[in-house]
Amino acid sequence: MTVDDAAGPTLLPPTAMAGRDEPVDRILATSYELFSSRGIRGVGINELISSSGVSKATFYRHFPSKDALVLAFLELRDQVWTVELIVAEARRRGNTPEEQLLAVFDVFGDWFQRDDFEACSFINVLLEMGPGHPLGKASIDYLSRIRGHIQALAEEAGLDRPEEFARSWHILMKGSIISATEGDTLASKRAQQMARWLIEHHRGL
Amino acid sequence: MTVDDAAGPTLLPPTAMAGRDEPVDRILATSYELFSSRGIRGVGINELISSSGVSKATFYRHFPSKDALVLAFLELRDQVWTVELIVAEARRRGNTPEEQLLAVFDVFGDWFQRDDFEACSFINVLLEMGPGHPLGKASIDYLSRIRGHIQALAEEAGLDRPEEFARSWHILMKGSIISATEGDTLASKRAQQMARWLIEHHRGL
DNA sequence: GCCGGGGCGTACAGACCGGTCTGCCTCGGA
DNA sequence: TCCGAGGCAGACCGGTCTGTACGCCCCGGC
Repeated sequence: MTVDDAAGPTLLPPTAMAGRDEPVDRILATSYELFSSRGIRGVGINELISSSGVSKATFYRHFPSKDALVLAFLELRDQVWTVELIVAEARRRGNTPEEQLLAVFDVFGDWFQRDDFEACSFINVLLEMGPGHPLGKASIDYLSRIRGHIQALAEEAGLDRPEEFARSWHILMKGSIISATEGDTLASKRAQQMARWLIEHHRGL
Repeated sequence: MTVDDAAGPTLLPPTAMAGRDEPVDRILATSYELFSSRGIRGVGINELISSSGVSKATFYRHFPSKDALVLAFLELRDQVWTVELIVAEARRRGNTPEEQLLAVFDVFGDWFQRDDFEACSFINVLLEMGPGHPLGKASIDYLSRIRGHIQALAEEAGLDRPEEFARSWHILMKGSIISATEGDTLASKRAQQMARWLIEHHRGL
């Protein structure tokens, strides 16, 4: 612990830790970049520390193992991607809760077309490590947090059975992400259309 | 080449090559089992050859590299899983093309509950290697074959815009597989309900 | 002025990776 | 009877992996 506390843990997004240059911040920023685009097993510790300009001893002073860093990365990804890039942006774009729900797929549409589109790290890690591995279980937990955001919006919209709604909605989100990875950049539009039907069938009628 | 030709390549499913005991068959059967459940990078050549009771020299006489074996595995997976386990079984269960389409998710429901449920190898390999890697590109190709089966059923059912229909349908398939990997064994039911709505909107009306 | 924590660089250990190569054995056809 | 193709076993190669250890240096507090 040095100067930086009194504000809790330091899991700030890469853009937001511009002013900071502590080793732990460089490690986290680099892990976000490398793990997001190339997966866990695709990035070794040696490349990670050399990319972040940190010695190996320093790395292992802050993180007891690579898996511990991956856990921190997943937490960071939840903040940067799930919360800020997707949920907050969707809430910004829509005026009503229903519009905000549908705006998720507009955000997806923009995201799919970015050249640094790297799919969903939680799905990647889950499939890479398997649901039995601690990192897979952690990924499942973060995926359920995404469902929690959807469920909250469904409740604000007054939809029926919001938990079931969120599970179905999440199927559309994950399926469209895989399709986008295959190259179908219009997958967001297809998913959005099915999402509209899902909303209709969860309105009180 | 020995006794076994005059019937083309030997990519038979594990169950169907009961009588055969050639090294290449043992290699393929073992690779199917190990790659399906633990991914590509999770299985090394040494384990693979010792599990199939084959020497390393023999392995490399039949396959020039590990990637070549993975390509053969994907082809085998297409036969065993896509064609026989999913498409043929769905066609068996339904009487009309529409019923056969919806039966896909009944088959999924049974498959999700198996204790050896191992998700979709094509999605796994695609996310593990990335869409730019040769194995990722091959996986994309096999995924498009799955869409081809769906599109054929849609055409038999006389649905509108069968190619777009198949793309939307495939989103539901892939999304439900990921959800099942997270532990939601009812994902097939949720996807099936959305699939019903999709059919309704692709009928001539 | 000095002392120590934390940073850096790097060498190293031990395991495993894909892939090559050599030797031995067996079996089937001429 | 002999010969060679093909299978088995395993040593070995260079490289990469995670994780440990050691030495040097800088900078800040006393």
